[in-house]
Amino acid sequence: MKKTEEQRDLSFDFDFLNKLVVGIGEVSQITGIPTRQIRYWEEKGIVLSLTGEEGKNRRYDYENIKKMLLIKELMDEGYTLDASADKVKKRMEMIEETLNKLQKKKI
Amino acid sequence: MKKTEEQRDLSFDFDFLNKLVVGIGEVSQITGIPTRQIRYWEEKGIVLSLTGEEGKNRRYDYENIKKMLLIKELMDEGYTLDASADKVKKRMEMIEETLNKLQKKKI
DNA sequence: ACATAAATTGTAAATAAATTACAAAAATGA
DNA sequence: TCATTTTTGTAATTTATTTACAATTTATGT
Repeated sequence: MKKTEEQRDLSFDFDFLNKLVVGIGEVSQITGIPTRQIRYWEEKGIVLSLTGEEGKNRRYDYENIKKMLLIKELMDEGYTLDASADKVKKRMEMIEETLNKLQKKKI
Repeated sequence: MKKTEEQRDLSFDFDFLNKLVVGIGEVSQITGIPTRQIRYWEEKGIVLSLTGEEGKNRRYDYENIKKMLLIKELMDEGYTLDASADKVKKRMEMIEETLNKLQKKKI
């Protein structure tokens, strides 16, 4: 019985990540990237936000927050923004794959 | 080699959840609970927010967002707020335990 | 070196969202 | 019913975000 409850609680966490949305201020707090820079990355098409109408506040999902964290890591190592973005795109695909596999197995 | 990268990416997600902070508007969007109600639950001491100084915006961590989701589920089933909060407190402890075990094993 | 273009950061004015505090409404129990 | 507690509404103020334009820094070619 313990087992099934644990399973439920873990798959719940994937549901959680899927529903997750975070404002730009919190993303900045989480990642350490200034809001100005986040907007610039978005302007350049490197990250995407879920903005309803024009003028409304930006919302970022899990995938894009992860992307920013990874890009920041690479830039801290000395890569340019564009180079980092390219590298991250590839890593993201692998992570996505792994996550899907896990989600399917529900563990 | 693929294995170690997957491991890194998954442990990264635990790091992510640990760093996660979300504003009240986004929590409302994620959970479907009105902001007014979230503030009231906090006033009653059922959930906690990480607020720096007085007057600044509330921030909620992963644990408290999970708590709200669980409470809402129970209330939708007909339990009162207090009864739901009690039940959830117990379930939370188990989830926490499970999460810690997983985090330790890095899988 | 120099000029030009491109990339990045700063900031003011306007808009959106959150806070607090007080009050109104609903529920609970004697 | 009446009194008490719980829950929701909302106005005024404060905080945070958006956009747009400008300033600065960095790259590129001559």
